Amino acid sequence: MEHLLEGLTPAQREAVQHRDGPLLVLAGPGSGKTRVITHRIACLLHQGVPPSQILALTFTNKAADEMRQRVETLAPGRAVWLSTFHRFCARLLRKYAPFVGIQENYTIYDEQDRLRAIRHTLERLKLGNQHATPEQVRESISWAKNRLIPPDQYQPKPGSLLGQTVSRVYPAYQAFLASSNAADFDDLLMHVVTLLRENPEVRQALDQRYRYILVDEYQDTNLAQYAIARALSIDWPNLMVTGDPDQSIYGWRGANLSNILDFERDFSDVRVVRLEQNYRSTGRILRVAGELIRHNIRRKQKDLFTENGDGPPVRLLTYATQKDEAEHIAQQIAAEIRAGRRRPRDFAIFYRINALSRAFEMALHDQGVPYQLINGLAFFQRKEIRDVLAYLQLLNNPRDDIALMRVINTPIRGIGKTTVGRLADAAVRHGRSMLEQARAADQVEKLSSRSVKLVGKFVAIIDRLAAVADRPLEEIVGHVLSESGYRKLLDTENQEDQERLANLEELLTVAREFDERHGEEGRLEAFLEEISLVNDTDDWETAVDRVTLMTLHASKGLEFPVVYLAAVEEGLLPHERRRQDEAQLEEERRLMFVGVTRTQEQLQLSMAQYRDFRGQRKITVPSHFLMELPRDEMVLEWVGAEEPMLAEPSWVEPVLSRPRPEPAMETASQRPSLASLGPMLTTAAELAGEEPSVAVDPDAFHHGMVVRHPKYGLGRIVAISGQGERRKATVDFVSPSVRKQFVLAESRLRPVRKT
DNA sequence: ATTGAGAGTTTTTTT
DNA sequence: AACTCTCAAT
Repeated sequence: MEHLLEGLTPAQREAVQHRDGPLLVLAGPGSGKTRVITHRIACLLHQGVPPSQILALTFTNKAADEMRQRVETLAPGRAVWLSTFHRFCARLLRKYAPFVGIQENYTIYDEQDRLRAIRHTLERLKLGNQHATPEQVRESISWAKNRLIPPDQYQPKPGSLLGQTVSRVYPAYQAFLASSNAADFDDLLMHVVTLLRENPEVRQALDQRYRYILVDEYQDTNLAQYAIARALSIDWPNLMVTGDPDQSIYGWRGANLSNILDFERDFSDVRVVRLEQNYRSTGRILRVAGELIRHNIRRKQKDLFTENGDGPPVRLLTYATQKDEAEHIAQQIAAEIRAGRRRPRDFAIFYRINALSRAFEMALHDQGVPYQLINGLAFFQRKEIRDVLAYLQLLNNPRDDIALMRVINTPIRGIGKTTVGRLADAAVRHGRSMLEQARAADQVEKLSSRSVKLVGKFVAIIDRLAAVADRPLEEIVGHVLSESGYRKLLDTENQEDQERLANLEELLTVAREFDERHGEEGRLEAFLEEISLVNDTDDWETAVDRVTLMTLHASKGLEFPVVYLAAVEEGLLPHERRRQDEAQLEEERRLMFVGVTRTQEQLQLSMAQYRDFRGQRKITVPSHFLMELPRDEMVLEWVGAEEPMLAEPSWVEPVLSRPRPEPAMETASQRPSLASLGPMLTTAAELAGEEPSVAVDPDAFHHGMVVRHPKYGLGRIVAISGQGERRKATVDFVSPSVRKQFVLAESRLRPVRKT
C-alpha cells in the first residue's frame, strides 16, 4: 500500500486513498491526474475490491491504452474494465441489444457509413440536395442524439429549412438503421441510456456490478455520457470524476461543461480535490498558458504553479511561407538530433487541422528524421480496406444494407445504379433486407434477365463466403479477397494497385494477430467491433523513437520535451468557423492552452505570412491569441522574411531561394514588443473592429498594411500606387479570400492599426 | 453499364 | 490540391 503513495503530494494522496462516495478531482495540466487515477485503481485492488467491480471510462482509446498500461504495471494481471465510453456501450449492447430493438450482431456504422445511410435516406424521401447537405443533416442528427433527443421529439427551429429536412430525415434514418440492424456512434451511447432508463432491473444489476466507476476527462462528457455515469452510480455512488474545465475542447461533440461544473450539485457529500501544482512544464510555459487562458470569461479561476525553473523563453517565429515553416522546424529538429542533444521522440509538432500535416511530413522526410503521423489517412478508412470490411460486415449481419450496397458491385460485376435502386425499392416494399431481396431477384419488377443473373452470381459469392464465416479471420479475409475478385483486380503492374494490395496484405496480418489473441467464439463480430471503434491514432506508441505529428485535439493528455505549435493564424487557430461565437472562441483558446501545456521544456509557436489552402496561396493574419501572451516570456524571430511584408502579387520564389542564416544565428534574440512587428500583429480589440470610422488620408496607406473593409473584412495591401485622390490599392482579403482594387479616397477601407 | 473528361465542392476537431 | 459528382460517349 505504501508503495502506491510514495512520491505523491498530500492532495494526490487524498484522491488516491479516497474509497467510497463521489469524488471530484479538478486537475490542471501536468498535475499528475493519470497518476492519481491509476494509483487509486491499484489502491482499490489492494484493499480487496475485485477487479470486476471497477470500471474506468475514458474519452479516447489513446487514454484508455495509456491507463491500462500503467495499471498493469502497478497491479499486474488484474483485469479491470478500462475503456472508452463507446466501447463500453458497444459491449453492453452485445448483450442487451434486443432491449433497444436491435440484434446482438448489429453493425456499428462509422461516419462514412452514416453518411451513406443519410444519403440513401434523403434519396428515398426525395429530399436530396434541396435544403441541406448530407453532412449538415448528419451533424444535426448527431447533435440531437448527443442531447438524447429521440426522432419523434426533434423540434426544428422555426423557419429553418435544414431543421425541417432533419425532422423528416431523422426518423427515417433511424428506421433505416433499425432495419439494417445497425447503430451509429451516437446510438451506442443513446441506446445504453434507453436501456438503463427503461429497464430498472438491468440498471440496478449494472450499478451493483460496477461499484467503483472512474471517469476521466469529465469536462468532455456529453449529456448521454453523463446520463450513463449517473445511472450506474445511484445505489453505489462511488463515482470519481477527473477533469479540467480549461481543457474542454469537445463542445462540438456535445460536451457539456456544466457536467463538471455542477458535479457538486448532482451528488451529495462530494469530496473535492484540487491538483494545481504542475510537474510538467517550465515556469515560462506555464505563465504563457496562464495568461492565455485568463482571457476566457467562462471558467473557474485556477492558479497553476510549478517548482520547476523558468526555462528558456517561448519562441514566436514568423516565416514567409508554410514551406519555410515546415523546413525550418524540420531543420531545427534534425540539428538537435544530430548534435545528440535530443532524440526524435522528444519532439512533437501540433497543428489545428490534419490538412497541415503534409508539409511537415515532407520536410521531416527530407531531413531523414523519423516521424509518426497521428490520425492521418487512417488505415481502416482506405477504400480497399473498407470494401473488404464491408464484406465481413455483410457476413456478420446479413441485414446490413449499407454494406451490401457497398460491395454488390465492388469489384465491378455489372450491377449498376439502376439495378441497385430497384432492389432497394423492392426490399422496402416487401419489408426485407436487400440481401434477401437479392435472393429473390427474379421477383423484382423491371429487372432485366441479365441483371437477375448477375445478382444471382453475387448472392452465390456471399453464400460461399458465409460457409466459411466461422473459420479463423485470416482465412475469412483470404476468402473474401479471392471470391470477390478483389485480389485479381489489383494484381497489376500499376503502382497504385500494388499499394492497395500491400494494404490488404496488411489487413491479413491484422486478422492473423487478432486470431492469435482471440478464441473461437464470435470472432467475426468481435473483430468488427474492435476495428470500428479504433483508429490508428491509437497505435501511438511512446516507445517508438519518432517525432510525433498530430492535431491539437489529439495532443490532449500527452507531453513532450519540445513542442512546435504551427500555423497560429487567424482562421486556423481560432478556426474560421468558430470565430464568431464567443463560446466557441473560448473553446479555441482552450485548444491552444492544451497545446501549450503539453510542453515540458521548450515551446515554439509559429506562423507563416502565406499559406496554401485548397490550391490557393493566401495571405495570413496572425492569430489574435498571440497578442494575449505575455511578451516578457517570449522571444520573437523571423525567418526567410526579415521585412514582414514582401508581398508582390506575382511573388513566388525569391524569398525561398534566399540563403538563410544558420539556425543558431537567426536574428538573435532581439526583443521587439509584439506591437513593433508593425502591421503584422494586431490586437484583439482592433480585430474586434475598433478602428476609426472617419475618413483616412489616402497617403496614410502603405504597402503591406493590414486593413479592414466593412464588406470584405480583414485584408492586406499587396500593391499600391498614385498619390492623394488618385492613390489606388490592391488588397488581398482573408475571408472571403478575394483580391480587390480600391481608389483609396473613395473607399471604405480603414487601416487596422494606427502607428 | 461503364468509362472518362470536365465541372464543381470542399465542416476542423473524434468516438 | 484532392475529391466527388455529372454527363456524354461507348
